[in-house]
Amino acid sequence: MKEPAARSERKFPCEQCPLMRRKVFRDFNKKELDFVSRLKRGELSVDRSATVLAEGTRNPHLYTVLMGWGFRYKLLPDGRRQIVNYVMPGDLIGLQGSLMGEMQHSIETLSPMTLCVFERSELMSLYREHPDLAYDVTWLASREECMLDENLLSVGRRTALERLAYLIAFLTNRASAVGMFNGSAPLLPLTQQHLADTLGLSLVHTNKTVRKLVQKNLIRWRDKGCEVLDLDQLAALSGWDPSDEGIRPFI
Amino acid sequence: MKEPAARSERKFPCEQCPLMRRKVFRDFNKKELDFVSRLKRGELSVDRSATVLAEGTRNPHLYTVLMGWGFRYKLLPDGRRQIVNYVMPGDLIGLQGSLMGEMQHSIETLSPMTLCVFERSELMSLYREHPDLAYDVTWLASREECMLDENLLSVGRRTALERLAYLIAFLTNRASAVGMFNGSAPLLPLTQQHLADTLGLSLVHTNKTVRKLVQKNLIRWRDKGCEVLDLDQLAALSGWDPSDEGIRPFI
DNA sequence: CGACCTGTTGATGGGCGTCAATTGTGGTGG
DNA sequence: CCACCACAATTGACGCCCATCAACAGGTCG
Repeated sequence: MKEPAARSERKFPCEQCPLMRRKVFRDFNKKELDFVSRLKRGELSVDRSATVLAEGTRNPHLYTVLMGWGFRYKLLPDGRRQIVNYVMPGDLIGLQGSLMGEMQHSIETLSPMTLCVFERSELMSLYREHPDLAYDVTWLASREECMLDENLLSVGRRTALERLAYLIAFLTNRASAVGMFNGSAPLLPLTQQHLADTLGLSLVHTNKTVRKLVQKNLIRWRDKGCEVLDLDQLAALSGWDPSDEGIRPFI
Repeated sequence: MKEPAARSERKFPCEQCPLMRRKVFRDFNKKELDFVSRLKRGELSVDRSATVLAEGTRNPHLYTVLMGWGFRYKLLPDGRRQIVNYVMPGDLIGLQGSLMGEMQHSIETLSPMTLCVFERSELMSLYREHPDLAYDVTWLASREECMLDENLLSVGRRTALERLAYLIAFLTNRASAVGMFNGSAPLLPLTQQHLADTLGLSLVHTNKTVRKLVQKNLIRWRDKGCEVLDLDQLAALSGWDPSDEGIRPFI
């Protein structure tokens, strides 16, 4: 695990926030934009395989992901790992730690990532001065809860093949909603170990399940990643309806 | 599934809210109390085994549980059920539906339950007029997320015996924090089918795992319920640290 | 070049699912 | 009052899904 390497220059002033160019994200009005801009402390750029937040620590910051992939996980005392969700551009991370003290999970990157940094202590002023934005923060927390429900349903009640199909469909759906492929073929930057730790399966069995989806021509396995060939059939195979969420907020 | 039977009389004006008597919940000041009191639409009393909220529906209300047990679950198209969490006094339910439209899960009671009813449409005025309370709503959502992370870790990475031990310890811990046993022996009002659907196991295997905990003298199985004999050993067996949460908000 | 990571495949065994039958209990209607 | 049924718990038999162990191939990097 590499240390996050912070850089101080601000490549993305809020007025040119890369997220604002995406249609999925709602617009800010001038006043909100000014406020958020003042809230912003800086940017953080980290490498691939870096730990952004660590379980058991206290971090004075909140982040919004601007670019890159990552995942959120927990460990058992003996080292068994469970990935609970993935993070992508527009996701707010570190909120749990801000509200409840110590972090209860860790976050690691799957690609280089840049994040927008906010001061944890300023969160209350956001609630005081911008109820609309506060509402949005709650909305984001609620959406995360919704995804966790889905993942739990999957791990608890789907077969290995269904689980894998669901996971790939879920990630592809989320990622393309925020324009991570824009046009090119969907490619998820994961190892099979990541899949295994998300699905609650062993690495070996995950591999054998991956092979089955490859043989069905639903995916192709590339250098360190999974190329998605048929999103609809993956969703159908898992019995999942990828309901489109429409416009959504971000901070 | 029985229909919820609504009653209109208000047995618990906010000033005498049964939750306020509990030490775990924080105090309101007068202004907040007045505001919440105006927000309150009434009370809902439902029987055991009633469906309070149903997946796929839209409900104009938000609820805070005042008394009773329940659980939150999702279904696969073919009927497989996954219980994602349990609800107890002080829990805010229906928030997801309020923020995101349709309910993505259902809630059913395990005992008679009384709930405090709020109008969904008033939520925004709470955010505008009482930032502190808005912050608390987010806090509650965040806590739910934290519990889901734990449950996902459990289902994904623990063995059947560890999973069951964790679940029982987790529920006992939560329930005694809100004073559901006050003094008497901890008794969880669940069937083994509920356990199975929470743990991601079959009913038969759940039964055999329950027997193992009974033989270890950690629990005793009663008429439709599980009596907890040794909470500490259950937690230790599952490798879980039941960190005490301290004072917490409610609405 | 050797160490390491990632993917792959085969062999073996155990944990857990499925099927099936039995018991006990409470509720319901004849 | 009792036959009947539904539900919850329990237990045994059987087999499959998936974990574990092991070995190997290819690629990357120091």
